[in-house]
Amino acid sequence: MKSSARLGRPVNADAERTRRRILLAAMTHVAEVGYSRATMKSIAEQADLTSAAIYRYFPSKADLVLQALDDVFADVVGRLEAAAFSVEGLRARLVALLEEALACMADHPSMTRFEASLLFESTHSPEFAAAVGYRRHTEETLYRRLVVEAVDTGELPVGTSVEAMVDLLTSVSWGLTHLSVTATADRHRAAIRLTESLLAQGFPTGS
Amino acid sequence: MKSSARLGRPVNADAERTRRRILLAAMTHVAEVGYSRATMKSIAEQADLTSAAIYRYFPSKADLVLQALDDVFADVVGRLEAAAFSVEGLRARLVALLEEALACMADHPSMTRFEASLLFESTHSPEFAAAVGYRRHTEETLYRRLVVEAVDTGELPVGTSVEAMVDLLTSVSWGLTHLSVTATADRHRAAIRLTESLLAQGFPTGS
Amino acid sequence: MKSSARLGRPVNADAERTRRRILLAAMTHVAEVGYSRATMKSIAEQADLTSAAIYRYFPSKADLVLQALDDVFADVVGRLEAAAFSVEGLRARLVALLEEALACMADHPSMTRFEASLLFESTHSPEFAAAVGYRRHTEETLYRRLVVEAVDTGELPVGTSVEAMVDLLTSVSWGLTHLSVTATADRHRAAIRLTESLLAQGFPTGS
Amino acid sequence: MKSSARLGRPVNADAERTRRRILLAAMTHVAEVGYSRATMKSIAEQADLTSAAIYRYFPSKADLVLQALDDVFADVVGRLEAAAFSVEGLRARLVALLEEALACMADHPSMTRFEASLLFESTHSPEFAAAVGYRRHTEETLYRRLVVEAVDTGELPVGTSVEAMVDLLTSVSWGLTHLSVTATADRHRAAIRLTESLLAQGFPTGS
DNA sequence: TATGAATGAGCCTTCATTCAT
DNA sequence: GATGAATGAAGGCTCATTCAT
Repeated sequence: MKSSARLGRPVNADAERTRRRILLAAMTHVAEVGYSRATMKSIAEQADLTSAAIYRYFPSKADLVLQALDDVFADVVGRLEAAAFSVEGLRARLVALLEEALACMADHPSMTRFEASLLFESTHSPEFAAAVGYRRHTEETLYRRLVVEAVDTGELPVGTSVEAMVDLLTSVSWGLTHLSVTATADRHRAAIRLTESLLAQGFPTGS
Repeated sequence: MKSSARLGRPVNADAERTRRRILLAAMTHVAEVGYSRATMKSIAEQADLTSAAIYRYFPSKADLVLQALDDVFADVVGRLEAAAFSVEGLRARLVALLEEALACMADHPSMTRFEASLLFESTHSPEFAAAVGYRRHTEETLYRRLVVEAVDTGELPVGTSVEAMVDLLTSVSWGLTHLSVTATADRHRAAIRLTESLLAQGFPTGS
Repeated sequence: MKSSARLGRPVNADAERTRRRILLAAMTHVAEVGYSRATMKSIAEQADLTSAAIYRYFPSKADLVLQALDDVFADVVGRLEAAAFSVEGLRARLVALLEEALACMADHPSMTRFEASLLFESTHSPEFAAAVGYRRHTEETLYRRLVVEAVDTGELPVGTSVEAMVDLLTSVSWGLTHLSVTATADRHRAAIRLTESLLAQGFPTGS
Repeated sequence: MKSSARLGRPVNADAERTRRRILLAAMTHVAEVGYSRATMKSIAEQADLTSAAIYRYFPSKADLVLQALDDVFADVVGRLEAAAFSVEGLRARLVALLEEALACMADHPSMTRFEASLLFESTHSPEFAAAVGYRRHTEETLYRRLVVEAVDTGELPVGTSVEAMVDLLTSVSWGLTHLSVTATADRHRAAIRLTESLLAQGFPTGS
């Protein structure tokens, strides 16, 4: 009854497109107002849909948002990793990583806020703990690789506490993320550059 | 028969005690579940009261939480400032400041999470913007004083961007705060120590 | 232990004074915002008391307000009756009655609104039915006496439906009462005068 | 297969039916217990719904009730106007108007009580002032037209105070309305008839 | 596939009322 | 006689979620 043609899977490319529209809307809206204040209705409106329709694609609000996080995360972590390992030397790698983070933010403006929202929320509600735990784990893994390799190559002194170093990097990453939420893009960039130079040369001295 | 005394102790110490119990409950509960998920009912229960009773002390949820923030903040900022200026030299001051922050957290375990909750929330809802803006401003002012004095004493090179430096410190502070929320106290402490040495001596090198 | 003197009943004339203050406050406040919107707290404040104190004098909000109504009513109905019977002839009596009503309003500005509030409320809630029923009954009795006497003296045709005539007078009274609530005092006065002339001479004609 | 039709009937007659059911329930319930005592829950139950469902149709309790008033009012004022101008002569018109009012009440039994509730409430709460003000204005406009025309045709003496006359009619209308709320339908009818004759021939005399 | 209608749970807030002091 | 503290019962409103169409 349908016109012939359409070889392969004519599967609803439409459906997939809608799915992504919802995902994007969720990300944007949560980034704007935070998870708790975000409503399915608003997300749906931003995706040109009814809230009921969303349930065709995602079983619940939490799930929708979690999948959005996964999507974003998969994209970002890949880029960060690639950037970090495109150069040699711990400091250079950290700088590259930070620069790439900056680039990511430019590409998806609401991404950082969105991530921050969810990670923050995860502290409070168990439903997010798992997914966010994984995300954190992945990020830490990346840092760990950097640190371990640096110890191996002698760039960091033997006996360095990998654990603590990873936490430091995580902390720095978080601090900058938060800054991106509260400060202008310019100030954020400036702070990143300063962090880079701090990592590269230590705290500046006047003498 | 009444001599002139009467100064000092407020008439009704009970009311004040209840007020503080509510404030504490609010802080604890918001720290646990975040502002949006926190309910007056839970706060009241944690303070051994009915939710209606809270309204004898605070006109609204937002107000209650804001006053809790003010209380905590007044306490903390004073301690941080005192600690920072109890020693000389930018690096030493930063170290002292971080150590005192650690001590504060030990004193009020849920404080950090609570503050983080509100500061985060303030990004999304205007009701908190003012109060949190003031808080941020005060923190930045403290950092600015440290930086400016360091430039004056020649500890930091002339031409240092005060703005960027303040942002860096804010960012570091935030990163560590967040870490305290997600990591164990021990790891948090270790990361702080590492940050201190990073500030003091720059990134470690193996050579 | 108390200073001697105070012969007779030193009984709390104070108490009675407080009671009346509360009654007055209730009347005023209910007149302003209506029964449902009136709160014990506001009434108490207007009487320079705590809401809890009111319960020493009145067992409940409904009771308080009802007693206030009784007070007002006893005063007013006496005056109206006296005024009506101070002259002869139905029309003259009605005129006198309306004029006295006008005088009452001048004396207790919020009285009319208060009465209207309660009478209105009585339509909706059974707790007031009894008291208001009594009030209506008394008013109707007054009208009935006027009408019956007028029939007796031949001023009204034999066969006049007393019932209907009483209802008419009640209706006129109500209409004017309501007008006093919605219009200015001047317009109210003008409408009363017109009603008086309508009763006295019938509807005006141009020919 | 679809011909050009499609004009007329709205797409979803169900929704409109529900809307009207809610409106009717609101009118009935408010008429019964007054605006303040009326609850969304009771209205919903009377309309076979959950209270939450009402909010799909009306944004708030005040709005719901106001729309109900508008509906009723639009219907009634049209009928009264048509009735009044279907005959000639002021007295005849007033009689026709009152008769039509009687008919309206028969059609919508709770209408009068409902209107009275709201008009009364409007005295105390500003939210209704606008809508009720408009209603009052419309009613007065109708009366004014009657009076002015009567002056023009010489039916009322030149120099008649239109303002006062309008107030008188408003007052009469209100008195009768209130009577309809407190008395039986029969007594109400009788009082109306008496009012009509009062207007037509002046107060009865025995001589 | 998407919608409109409806629900139920829950939240913040208000208020008459009680009671120990 | 009066207060301050506390309560319990509601009430208006929101929102994630379901379901028939």
